Amino acid sequence: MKHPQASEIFRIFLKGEKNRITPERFEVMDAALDYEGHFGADDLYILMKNNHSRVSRATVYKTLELLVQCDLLSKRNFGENITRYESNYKRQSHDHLICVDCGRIVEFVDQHIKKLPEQISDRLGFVFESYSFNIFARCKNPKNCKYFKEQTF
Amino acid sequence: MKHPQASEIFRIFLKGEKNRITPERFEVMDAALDYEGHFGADDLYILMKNNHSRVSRATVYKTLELLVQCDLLSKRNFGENITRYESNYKRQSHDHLICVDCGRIVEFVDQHIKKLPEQISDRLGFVFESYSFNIFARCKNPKNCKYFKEQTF
DNA sequence: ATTGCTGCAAAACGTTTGCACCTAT
DNA sequence: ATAGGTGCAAACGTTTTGCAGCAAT
Repeated sequence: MKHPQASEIFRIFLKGEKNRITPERFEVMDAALDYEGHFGADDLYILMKNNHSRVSRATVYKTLELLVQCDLLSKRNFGENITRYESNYKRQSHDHLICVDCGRIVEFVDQHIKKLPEQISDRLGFVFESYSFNIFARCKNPKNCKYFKEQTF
Repeated sequence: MKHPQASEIFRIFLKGEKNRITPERFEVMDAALDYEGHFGADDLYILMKNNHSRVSRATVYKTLELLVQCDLLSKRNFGENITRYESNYKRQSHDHLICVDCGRIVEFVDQHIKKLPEQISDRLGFVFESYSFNIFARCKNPKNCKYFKEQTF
């Protein structure tokens, strides 16, 4: 068991929802929490396959949704019609800037944004759930585009 | 020609990019600008087909991208892995709140958001291009969910 | 004459589903 | 015992592509 604390969170969530506790689900959880950066469900499936896991694609897809429900992962979409996931575990919330030239994703935290979604939801007569804020931009220094690594500021 | 001003914008864009001026492209443009609210490429294709247009699916998909490039349309993604489009023509920029219960999309304008993307891009060493800001929330009064119509505030 | 665009059908892509078997409860 | 999960392959919905013929330049 690679992530004992997260396992406990997942276990409690599963019991609460009358979902069963299976080894496959914890295998997916471990792989997802170990993944550096943002990943598609299929990326994770391929990675696990390469590591000789026998968990099926269907189980990977379904388990990732469960991990989002219990907030161990967040679900992202950077405008490419692919669902991406990212570990939430022991990380602060943040938003993303995507370079339209090279696809690099830069994570950032901005205090001004944090309160807005809740205020706006309330103003419009809604109860806030979640939000997504993505900026699309170009590197000022285009040669940075070559060294394409995720960063947080 | 239903949209003479927009046609002119599109025509100038096409010439500048060495794209050809074809009747099919203007047919797609007219249908897209007439569409109320947000639509997927296939929605527009089906609508045009029902109106006895002979424009092909491939042409609809490709032309919508051209209309985004010349800023007559915006491209949206509300987290469902479907690209949606929306007319920009004679409209002010705005963001979206999506009801997670009924799927209703509410458009809103918030002054605090407007300047942030540019400031943040600059701070991180990027040149701002575009942004997307979506709020996911639930109707406070759930019966509103039945009367499901797009609105702007 | 040349290059780019069109329609069509097929392929691609990420994701979901149906089903028979299996396993946690 | 039973409800629910699993793996597999097939189906799905959206989008892209290859290609032969056509049309704008």
